[in-house]
Amino acid sequence: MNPTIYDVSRLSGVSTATISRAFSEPEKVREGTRRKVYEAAAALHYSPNAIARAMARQRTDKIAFLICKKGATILDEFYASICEGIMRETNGSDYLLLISTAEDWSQASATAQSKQVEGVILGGDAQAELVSEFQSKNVAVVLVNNRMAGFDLPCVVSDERGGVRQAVEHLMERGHRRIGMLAGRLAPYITSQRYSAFVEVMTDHGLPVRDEDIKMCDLNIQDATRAALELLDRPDRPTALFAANDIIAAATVKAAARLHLRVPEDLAVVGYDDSTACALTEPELTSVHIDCRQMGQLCVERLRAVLSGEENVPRLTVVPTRLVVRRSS
Amino acid sequence: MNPTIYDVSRLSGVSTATISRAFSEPEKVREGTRRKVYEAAAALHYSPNAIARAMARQRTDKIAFLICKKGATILDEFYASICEGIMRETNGSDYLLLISTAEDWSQASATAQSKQVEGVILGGDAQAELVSEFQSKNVAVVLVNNRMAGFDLPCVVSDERGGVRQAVEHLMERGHRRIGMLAGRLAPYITSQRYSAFVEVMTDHGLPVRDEDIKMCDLNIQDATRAALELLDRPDRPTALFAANDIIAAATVKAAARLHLRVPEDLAVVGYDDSTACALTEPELTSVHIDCRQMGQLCVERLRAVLSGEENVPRLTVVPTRLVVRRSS
DNA sequence: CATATTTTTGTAAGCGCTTACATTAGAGCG
DNA sequence: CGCTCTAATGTAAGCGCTTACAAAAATATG
Repeated sequence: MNPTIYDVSRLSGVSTATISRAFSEPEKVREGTRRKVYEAAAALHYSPNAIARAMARQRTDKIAFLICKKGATILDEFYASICEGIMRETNGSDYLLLISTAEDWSQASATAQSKQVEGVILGGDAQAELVSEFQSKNVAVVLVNNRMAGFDLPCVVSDERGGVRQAVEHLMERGHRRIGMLAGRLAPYITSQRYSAFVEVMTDHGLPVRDEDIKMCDLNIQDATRAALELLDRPDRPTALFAANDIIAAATVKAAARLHLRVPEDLAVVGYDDSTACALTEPELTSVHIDCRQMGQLCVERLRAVLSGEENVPRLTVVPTRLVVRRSS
Repeated sequence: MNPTIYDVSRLSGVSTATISRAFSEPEKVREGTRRKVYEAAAALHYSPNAIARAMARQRTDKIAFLICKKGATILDEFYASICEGIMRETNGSDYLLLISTAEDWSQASATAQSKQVEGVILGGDAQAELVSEFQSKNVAVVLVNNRMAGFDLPCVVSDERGGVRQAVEHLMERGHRRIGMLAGRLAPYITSQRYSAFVEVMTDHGLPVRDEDIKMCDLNIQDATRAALELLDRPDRPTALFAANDIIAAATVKAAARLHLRVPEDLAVVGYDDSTACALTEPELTSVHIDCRQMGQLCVERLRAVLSGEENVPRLTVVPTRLVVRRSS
C-alpha cells in the first residue's frame, strides 16, 4: 500500500491539512513546517494520490485530444505532430492527457463523458453537434485547424492562405507563369482554404487560372497519380504544379517520372505540409512547413486559459508557415 | 452539478448499494429492480463518476503506453500503428489510456507514478532500470517489440526472423544470388535481429555474405542514401538489396535513380515495415508487413490478463509478418 | 505588557462511490 | 403453514484527499 497523507502526518507531527497545503499551496505554510513535511514525505516516498485529490477538489484535470476523422488518424503525420506538441506541453503539467480518435460524435461524446474530461482539443472534422454537446456538458473546447461558425471558442489554425501564397509566389519567382494545382478532396476545411487561396494568389498576380490546369483528387497516392498523369500528359501542360499536400506532390513526381519529364527542369513541383514524404522522393520536395508542434502547444495554452476561467482568451490564433525550398522547384 | 448515485437512489427508491451493483454487477440485482434503476438513471442522465469509483475501488484503471526513445516518437509510423492498435482495444473498455513519450527512464517513471498508472506497455528501448522500477512499485509491465533478459514479463514482438526470411527468399526466388543488405544502426533490438536473420537465411541457402555487399547506416534518408551510393557505385555490385527498413529502401531507390540503374531490372529492392513510404517511391517498394495494430491489441490483452491476476499469461507472443510484393522486386 | 490583528495550523465534514456485513424477502420443502 | 436456506437489498464505514471554519500562534499596535 502506498503511504497516505496520514502516514506523513504521523511521522512529521503536522496535521493533514497543513500537509495538503504544503503540496498544493506551499506559500501558505511556514518555512520550517514545510521542511518537516517534505522530509517526512521523502522518507516515506509519499506523493499525493491524484485520484483522491481529484475527488476532493471536484476536478479531474483531465483533458483530451480528440481526432474526429474516419480511418487512419494518429497515423496521419499532421495529427501526430500536433499530438506531439500537445504531449510536450502537457507532460510536465498536472493535466492528464487522453488521446482518442472517434468516427462519430456520439462516440466521442460518450468517451469524454465516461472518462470525466474537463476540456477537449478537437482536431479533424468535428461537427457542430459535438461541440454543442460538449458545451452543454460544460466541457471546454478548443478547435485545432478548423473553425466553426456560430460558436464562440478558441481556434488554433495554421496560416493556410499565407502558406499557399509562399508556395505559389515562390514558383512565380522561379519564372513560372503557367501554374496548375492538384487539389484534394475530402478534407473540407483545409482543401477549400488551399484551393481558394491558390486562386486568389494567381489572380493577385494577374495570372489566369485555367480549368484544365486544375484537378481534384482523393488524398491517396493512387488517385493523385492518376490525376497527375491526366494533368501532365498533354503538350500544353503547365510548367509548375502546386500540390495540396505532400502525398499529392509525391504522386506528381512519380507521374512526371513515368512521362519522362525532368523535375524541376520540365516541371516544378511544390507540396504542402513538409512531411517526411518530402525527403523520400527524387528529387526532394519543396514544401510548406506547418509548425504543428507549436499549434499543439498553443491549443493546450488556450484550453488551460479557458479552464482556469480567464477572460478574453484569444478566439483565433494563426500560426505562420514557412516555405522549405528543396530540389523539386 | 452532475447527478450522483444518491439522486438516482431518491428517484428510484432503491438503495445506493443496489444501484452501484446494477452498474457494476448487473446479474446480482433482480430484473425489476434493475429496470427501475436504469430508468431513473436515464431520466437524470446519470453515469457513474469514474473518479469516485476509482477512489472506492482502490484501482485507477489507468494504463499507459510509454515510448522510450529520443526524438520523434509518436511520429514514427511504427509506434503510431501500435498505438492505434492499443487505442482500438482500449477505447470501449474501462481502461483509461495515457500515452507518453519519455527520453529517460526517470522521467517515465515519474510520469507513471504521479498519474497513478497501474500498468504500462513499454515500447522502444526501455532500459532494465525502468522495468525494475515499475516492478518494485507494483506496476504491471508488458514489452512491445523488445525483449529483456532476466525479467519475467510478457513480450509482444513481430516475427523479425521470419519476416527477413520472407524478404530474402523472395529475392532468391526471383533468381537473385548476389544479395546485399543495408542494415540500420541505432535501434539495437530490431537492427541486430534483422541483420543476423539475414546472415542466417543466406547461409541456409548456401549463398555467401560478402563484406562489401553489406553496409551499415543511420536510420535517416541522408545517411542511407550515402551508404546506398557507396554500395551500388561499383561494377561488382549485388543484383538485389534487402534494406532494414522502408526509409533505407527508399534511399536505395533514390541512389539507384542517381546511378541510372533501373529498378527492378538492374537492382531489386525489398524494404521492411510496409510503411506509407512504400507507395511514394517509383517504383513502389516490396516490403515486409508488420501487423502493428494486432501487436497493440495483444499488448492490451496481455496487460489486462496480468492486471486481473491471471496465471500463465503467455510470456512471448510472436506476431507473424507478411511479404507485400510490389514493383521494386 | 495587554490587546488587536494577521498568519499559521488544526479539526472535521465532505467528495461519490464500493463493499463487508446485516437484514429482509422469496423459494423450497415436509 | 412454519421452517430453513438462498438470493436480493439495505446500512454504513471507508477510500485519501481538500477546505471551510475554528483555534492557536506570531506579530503589530497603543
